[in-house]
Amino acid sequence: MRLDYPDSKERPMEGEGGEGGAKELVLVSVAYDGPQRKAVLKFFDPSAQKIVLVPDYTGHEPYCLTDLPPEEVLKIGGIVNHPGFSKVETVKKHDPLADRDVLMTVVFAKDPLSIGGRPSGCIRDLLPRAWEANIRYELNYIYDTGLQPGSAYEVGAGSPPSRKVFSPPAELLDRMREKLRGKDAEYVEAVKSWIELLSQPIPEVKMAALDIEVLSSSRTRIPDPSEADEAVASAAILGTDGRSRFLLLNRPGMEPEEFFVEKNGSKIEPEYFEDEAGLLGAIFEELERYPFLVTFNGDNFDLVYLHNRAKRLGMRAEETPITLGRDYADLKEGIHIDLYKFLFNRSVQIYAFNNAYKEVTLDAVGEALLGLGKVKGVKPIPEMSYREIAEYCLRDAEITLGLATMYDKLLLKLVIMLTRISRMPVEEVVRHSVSAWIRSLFIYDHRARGYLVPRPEDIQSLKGGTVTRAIIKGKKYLGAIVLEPVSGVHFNVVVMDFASLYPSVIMTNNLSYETVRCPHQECRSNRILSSPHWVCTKRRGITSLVIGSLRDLRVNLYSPMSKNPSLPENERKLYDVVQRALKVFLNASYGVMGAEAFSFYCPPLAESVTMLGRQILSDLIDEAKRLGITVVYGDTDSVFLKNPRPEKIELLKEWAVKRYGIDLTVDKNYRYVVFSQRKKNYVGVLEDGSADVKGLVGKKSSTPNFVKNAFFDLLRILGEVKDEEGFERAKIEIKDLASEAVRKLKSGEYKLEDLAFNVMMSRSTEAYTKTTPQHVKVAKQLETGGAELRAGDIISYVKVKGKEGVKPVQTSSHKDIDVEKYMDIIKSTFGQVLDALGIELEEEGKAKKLSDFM
DNA sequence: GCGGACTGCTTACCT
DNA sequence: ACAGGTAAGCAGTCCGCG
Repeated sequence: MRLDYPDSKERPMEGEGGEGGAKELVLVSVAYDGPQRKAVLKFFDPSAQKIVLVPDYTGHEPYCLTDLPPEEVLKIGGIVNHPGFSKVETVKKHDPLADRDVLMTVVFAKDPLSIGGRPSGCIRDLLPRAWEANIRYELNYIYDTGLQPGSAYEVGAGSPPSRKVFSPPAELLDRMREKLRGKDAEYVEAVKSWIELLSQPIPEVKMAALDIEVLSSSRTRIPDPSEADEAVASAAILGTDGRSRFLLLNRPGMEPEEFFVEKNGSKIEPEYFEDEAGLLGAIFEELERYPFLVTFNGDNFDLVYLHNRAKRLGMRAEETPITLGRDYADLKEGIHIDLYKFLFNRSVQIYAFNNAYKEVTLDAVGEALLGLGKVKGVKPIPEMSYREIAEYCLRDAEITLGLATMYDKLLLKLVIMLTRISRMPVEEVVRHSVSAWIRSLFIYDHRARGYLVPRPEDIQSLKGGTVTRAIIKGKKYLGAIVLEPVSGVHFNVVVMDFASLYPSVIMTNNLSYETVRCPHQECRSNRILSSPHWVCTKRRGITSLVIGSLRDLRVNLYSPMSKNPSLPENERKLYDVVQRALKVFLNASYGVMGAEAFSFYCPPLAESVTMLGRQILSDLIDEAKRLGITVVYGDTDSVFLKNPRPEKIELLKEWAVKRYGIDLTVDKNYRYVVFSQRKKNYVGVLEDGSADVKGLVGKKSSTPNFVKNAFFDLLRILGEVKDEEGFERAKIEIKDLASEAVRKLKSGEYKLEDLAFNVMMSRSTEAYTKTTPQHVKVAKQLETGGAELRAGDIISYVKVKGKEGVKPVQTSSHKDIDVEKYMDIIKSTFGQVLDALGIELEEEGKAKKLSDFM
């Protein structure tokens, strides 16, 4: 559906026309309509479960800025004669780097590609200096119009969309009112508008999951979607509305079978198509029923294949509902979410899903998050019966739909929340990672204040480099402090940590690219600790303000509210999604400042953050010692306190707020902690007997399963220990555990898969030029055998006797196994815990070599 | 020709 | 295309060794 409005000049005032069916819709995206040369707003209509397209009604044009006066711009022949050139205007902006107002020239164009994006002859390349010329047009449009993606709008036939203003729940406002007392007006306004935006309800969304199969004879090779030279065999489309379809190509020489597969709450029967064009047409028609479509790798496979296959069969591009980008595929009307891209995103993986999955394949993610993997042990599609294809294809769609709907549609809600915070369209959020989200949020804020967005090269040349030296070779500056742990067993250990230390440091020290080493002479004496860097005393830093308000919202509002038992469950769940989304931004906010690719990259800022972090942690340690508390370990923002008196903990909390204005909280209470001499390695047993394991080889994903299982048994034994005496019993049990593992190893009782190391190959085999690690050696063996391997694949191999030393698990047998090597693994894995417990495995004289146990 | 000391590469982890 | 710090194992190199 498409709604058109009269041009901006004659458009009715808000609230005037528009009666006669104004509806409450949610803005989900902004796209660019090439032929119309216009931005198009994509709204979602929850009551009709449809996408409504609204072309631009403001007359907005693409542009970039330059410091050349208009008359000078008009002297550049390449620009005035450029077919896409429109006009020039002047605009006043505030230059944050120089802290002064500047007059800029706006160069308008008829289409975004004329500004930039073509290989040559773009307006931005013809100007000696251009600003804001590398921002995608759709985003520019959002920033200039102040649209809020993810928000509700009143959309009617007569008047342009107007944002619906919500009143947030009273508890939220009450809670924040206290926290905001004494803050400046600018800050209060910022926080209030965030609450208004983030607390809006999320509409119910109808979605479909799509998976297709292709008649490709190779089991190891994925068909090339840009060629699309083999027929589409089937498509499974499962909807959240319970509608389920399985569409199948009937091939010559194969009789249609009658059967059904139970999935998605119904018995799904195959629908046979005699010709492939008919099949594709039916798939497209089905997709158009849904406002949202989820796929797993649809950006690079399913949708691209369907689109190109349709073209190959004689359909025109306009006849498919799909438009292709360079490495993505959009739906013309609906919203496509490629779960592979989103789940591959490191921030999503770590902070939103707590590292629950390691490998991003449909099988691995499905197993990890849903307990449902792909159908195993399959033949190539052409050799399968129709029923087998159905089982296989429908399972993939089932997993995809499951991922999109699990935990009460957490994934989609998270996408919408990230959309709201980043100010990006839903599709852009899914395709980009956290640095693009933060960039978008920052640029939105610059536009709203009339700030010129600085050029990255200007930030760098003005702010210069770093003054500290990193410990790790090749890094740019010094990072955090990690204390040497006091090895041994410590009972009653309290772990305290600072709430969001780095974002808090950024907030409380007014750190921002324009305030660190600001241009004012009089600020130069305001040094950051004993460094040569200084920070501005005259202006509020823009990133400090943005990150600070997000931090306050998470720490003071959404985290506590998500755990508030007096609230209804659905409200708590919404707040939990908000606090997770905020966490993603906060956790990356410091890191991006030190990332060269980030548009606001500022090394002195990143360095100042860790510098202040180090100072704060070492002051905390000093203060704890002054209070007579023994600190047994600490890392970056945490301290492990041995048996502290409760009143001392309170004193530390008070100290942190008074001295640094940063909240220090109790994170964990361990019944006991076991430290070896290694940093970032320990086992902590909580009051309930469950164990936290950090860093140890026994929990690494690459460690063979038989070692991991034995290690978990070890942890279970440790969990039983209540006091010092308990350890004596535990030590004996652990020794027995180790000898039993060795016995089973020697007698060949472990399955080969349990002996396998599982190591991720982070690039393709030929990209390893300096050394050939063991997993790459194995990968090359597999490739010789015909396998196609890609970066990101997990290689499973066993250690064998002989020159090569390693072999793929699939082609090995027990007699090849190098038992001695595996003994070493057991020894070192257990050794990490045992040496801290005073069980010496290799002490001379006492003759307690591990082999002596067996 | 081989082994030990060393450095560098690679992966997986912690905050 | 968020950061730096740490552990572990192996690959590769150098050097001594009559």
